[in-house]
Order: sequence, then C-alpha cells, then structure tokens
Amino acid sequence: MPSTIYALVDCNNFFVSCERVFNPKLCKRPVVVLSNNDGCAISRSSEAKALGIPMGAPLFTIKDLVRRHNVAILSSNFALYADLSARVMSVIADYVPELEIYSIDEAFLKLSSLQQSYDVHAFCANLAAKLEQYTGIPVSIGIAPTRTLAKVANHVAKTQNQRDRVCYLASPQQIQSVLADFKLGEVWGVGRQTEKKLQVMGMRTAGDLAAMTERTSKANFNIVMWRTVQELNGTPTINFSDNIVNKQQIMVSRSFGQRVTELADLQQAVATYASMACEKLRAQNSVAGGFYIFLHTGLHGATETIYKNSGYITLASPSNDTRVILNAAKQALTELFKSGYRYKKVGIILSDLGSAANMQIDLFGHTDLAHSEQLMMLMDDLNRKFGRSTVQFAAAGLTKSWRMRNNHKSSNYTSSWSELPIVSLK
DNA sequence: TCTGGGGTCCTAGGACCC
DNA sequence: TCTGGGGTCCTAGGACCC
Repeated sequence: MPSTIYALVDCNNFFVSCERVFNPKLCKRPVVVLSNNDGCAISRSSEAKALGIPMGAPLFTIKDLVRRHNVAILSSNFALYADLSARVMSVIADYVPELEIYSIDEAFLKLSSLQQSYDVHAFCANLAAKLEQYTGIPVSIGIAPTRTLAKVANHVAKTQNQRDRVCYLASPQQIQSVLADFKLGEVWGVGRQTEKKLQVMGMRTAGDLAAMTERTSKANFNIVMWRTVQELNGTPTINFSDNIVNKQQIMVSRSFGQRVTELADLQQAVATYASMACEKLRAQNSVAGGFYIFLHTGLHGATETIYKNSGYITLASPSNDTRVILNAAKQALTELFKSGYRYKKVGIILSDLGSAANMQIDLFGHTDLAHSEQLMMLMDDLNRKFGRSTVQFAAAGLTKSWRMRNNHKSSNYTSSWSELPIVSLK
C-alpha cells in the first residue's frame, strides 16, 4: 500500500452545473456557458460536448449547431460560481481536514492518514454523494499516490463512466495499464508545445513519458518536467500546502463590448479595473510597489492595424490607495495611447506586492497613512455590504459605454438581495 | 462582425559587481 | 597579438493551468 494518497475532487462541467442548480429546465438539454464578453464556450454540458462543441470555441463558429439543436447559451456569472464553489469547498472541509483548493472547481485532498480507518474508495464515493446532495453539484474523484496521478485517475473517473464517479489507482499494475493508454497531452503539465516535442522524441503515451530517464528529461526540458515524470512513477514531488498564500500579482482586464477609440473612454475603463485591482489588493492586506498597464487593438483580424503597448510604473512608495494608483495609471495610459486605433482591451497588473503591515514609508512622509487606510476601508465595506460600485471614484465613469457584452446572464441567485430565486406554489 | 480572464513558475539574457 | 571569470539581480517572455 502506498504511503501517500491524494484525491482530486473535480466538479463536473462546473459552470453549467451551477446554472442547472437554479434552473432545472437546463437539465438534459445541451448547455454552453460563454466566456466574458460572450466570446467563446468555456463550460459545456455532456450533451453539448456530444454535439461536438469544442472547449474554447468562439460563439460565432458554433451558431449553426446552437440553432439546430436548441442549445441553451448563457453568459458567465462568476458571482454565482464563486459562491457555489465556496459551498462545495466547505462541505469537503467538513469531511477531510487536509484540503488544498486548487481552482474554482477543484480541490486536492490528502487522505494518507485516513487509510488506516477507512476504505478510501468508499469514503470518496460517499463524499461525492454528499456533495451532490448538499450543493447540487456533481463531482468526480480520482485517487492515487501523487497529485499528477490523481489527475489521471480523475480523468478516468470522468470519461469511463465509473458507476460512482470515483477512480482509485491503487496498485502499480493498475497505474501502469492506465498510463499505457493515456494521451500525452492529457497529462497535467504537458501542454501543446511540450506534447509536440515529446512526440518528436518518439513518445506516444503517458507510459512512455513515465519511462523517460532523469538524464533525458533534464537534458531536454526544465525541472518541472522531471517532477512530472517522478509523479507519474508514484513519487510525490509537489509539496502539499494547505495554507492560502497571497497572490504575487493581481490583474484586472476585460475586452470591450465594442471597439473603443477615445482616450477618455480608455481612461474610464482603466480607472474601473484599477479600482477593482486595488480592492483585491487590500483584501489580502498587501501593497503594490508598481504596476503594469497594457492596451491593444484586436489581434486577430487582418482588416485593421494592430497596435499593442505596455509600460511598468514604479510607485514612489508601495501603496494600496486607489487614488495613488488611479493618478499614476491615468498618466501612464496617456503616454501609451495613440489615436487612430480601435482598441479592444486594456488592463492593469499590480506587481511587486508586499505586506501592508511592514511597508516602507515614503522618505518624505507624503503618504497620509491613517487617513488613506480609513477611507479605503470605508469604501470596501460599503461595496461589500451593498454591492459592487455602491461608491466609486468619478474617474471610473457612470455610463461605461465600453462595458462588455453579456446578453445571456442568469441572476445572482445567491449574492444579491434583489435577485433571490422565487419559488411559486400553485 | 464576432476569438476570455487571471494566475504561476521557469529560463535566458542583460546589467552590474568584484 | 593577446583582452577573465564568476556571481547576483532583474525583467521579459514562454509555457502551462483552470
């Protein structure tokens, strides 16, 4: 019996499943959730997958399929997904103490200490059933000696229609036989570029990759690849961290609903995104030493001239005061902006983050720390209690004509008082 | 016409130092 | 004519993930 056991809980078609919780009419129907701006398909129900709608397909390329098969189309509703994600994670935490939230719809569990007292497979099958009962979200669970193998197991649980949606790869023989049939590109950490390179080297399956020697691995790839190889062979190389670490950079950017040509509109958008980024920054109690700001036109079409530019701004002293960032961002954008282009997107990335608790103070004492902190806290409180943009800076604008498209969004059933679901009894 | 957003980690290469 | 070598730090960009 292996000494370490990891499980990966992965919500099935998560965004679609969230929508179905509050709109049962969507069950048994092909459903697609679109990315921001109603751009491409980012979550598909099994029925939609069966129709051949690929992950990431731009909406305009699947218009035909959508019409012919009456596919339900939804804009993404991240407030809803984040809330249901938190519910799922809290149920898991009730059952398993060692939990690492990996993404909005995935969590790694460390089950090593449970294996003496429990049948691990049955334990996970029960967890999956409870999760669906309590949250309405179906999940699949893969169990194996390493996280990379737990990913593989999860894939098997999902695709091979296991009865209880749990797959436990317990023995080396089982692992070997699954890997011999597992596509290279499906391995966690192997993307398109790496897959191509591995194929050129003569490999076809995850089994071939697992057989790669340390020498070959290090000669042709970086250290990450060697870790993956070891993980495929049952040796954990990725540390389990159950404490939430602060982000090292915070980015906010969106594509526009329509092309933007005026500097004033870009300024509004940047101010809006910068405000959002600063709010996140304060939520993790950090300050930023500087930030990137970038803008570009559409990058796909051959019909227009492409322009892209970016710049890094170092702040005089690290800050999380929206006013400081706003002023610096406005000036930076003015320098990057060139008239005559049709802009598609701008964004801001707060970088060089440090703790607000032990920040360096401006040599000349210009920062009015106490005042700034109180003002920002008050803004954050109001916006948290009464909804986003209850109070905002004038620079962020009121009309926001550049706002992104989301023509098919469901209600914020769980996060807005005015949008609670209504049950009618007849 | 229409192609997401938000992250992490690693590496190469330049600047700089002694 | 010959023109060091080793180290650190930083940044941009690539690859990957969901």
